[in-house]
Amino acid sequence: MIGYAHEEESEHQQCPPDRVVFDEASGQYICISEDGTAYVIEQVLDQGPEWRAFDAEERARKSRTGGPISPESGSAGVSSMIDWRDRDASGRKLSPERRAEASRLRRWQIRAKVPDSLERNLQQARDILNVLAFKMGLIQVIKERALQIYREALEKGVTKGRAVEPLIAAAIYAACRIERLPRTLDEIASYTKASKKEIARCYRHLVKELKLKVPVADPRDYVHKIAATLGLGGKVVSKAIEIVTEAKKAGIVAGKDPAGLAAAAVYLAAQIYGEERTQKEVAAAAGVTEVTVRNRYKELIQHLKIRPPTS
DNA sequence: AAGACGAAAGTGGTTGA
DNA sequence: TCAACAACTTTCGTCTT
Repeated sequence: MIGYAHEEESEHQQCPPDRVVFDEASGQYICISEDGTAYVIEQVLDQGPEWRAFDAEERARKSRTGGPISPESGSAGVSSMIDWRDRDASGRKLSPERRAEASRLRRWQIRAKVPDSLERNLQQARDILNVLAFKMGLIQVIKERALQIYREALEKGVTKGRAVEPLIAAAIYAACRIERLPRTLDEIASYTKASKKEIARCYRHLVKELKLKVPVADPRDYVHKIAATLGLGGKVVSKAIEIVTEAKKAGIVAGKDPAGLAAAAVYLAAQIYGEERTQKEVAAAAGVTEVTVRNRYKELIQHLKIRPPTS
């Protein structure tokens, strides 16, 4: 788990400004350190609608005294150098504050020119990945996989013309699937500004272009997660997995939402062991509706001849 | 009162001409 | 590109505990 920094002053010192990211959804300024660890350095309490303008993109634009940085715009969109003289446009001498800012901007400008566009894109992607991973509580393996996927995509030019955030979200989704850690698209989308549709498009694109071998989602992977969020024990889990396996043999799985089937299996297994949960609870844990749980449940007891104790 | 059930209409994505 | 289609969701009324 990642700690919250309370000594904002010292934390600000340790965190170079170009490693600070504003996360609009949570209203937090997050510092990403070299090793990818994220710290919340400031919580913006009052998030009025006016904060919309203060998203990461806007910040980046303002910070760099240039146009927005796009992968296509060869040289970072810095169109004018900052004058070395400490005077403003009308020739007046600048206040100390303004002078400090000007020199800061000069420094950034020099720094921004050094890495090539690929590296810069990758760095931006890393930032977004770190923020998302931080919010979602992703483990290191997933982060590495996702970044690996993204880097490959970037190097093969597959990312051309697509926004970084949905691509990263898609890479995370793919990484989760590959590592068999169940995360629905909906879930990932809820952490980003990108729509589910957009992420799905990017995901399909990535899989196709990079020829990623993504295993078919297995309902059994979802069982653990659902059971865990409902606080159900190992007995229920293994029973649910047994049920899912049976369902596969019976051939009632094809084309169905694996999360829905897993939910129904957990629901049934919990009933069998007298640790009953409502359909509503199970459905929420699985990210499907009660109706789907009901339908799968009905199919299960119909085809598998497993019955809950009618008590 | 809360949960379970099921019907009916709506939604977004896939498929095949 | 469009229409048909399957799976899932939303909504809502009814039954059960």
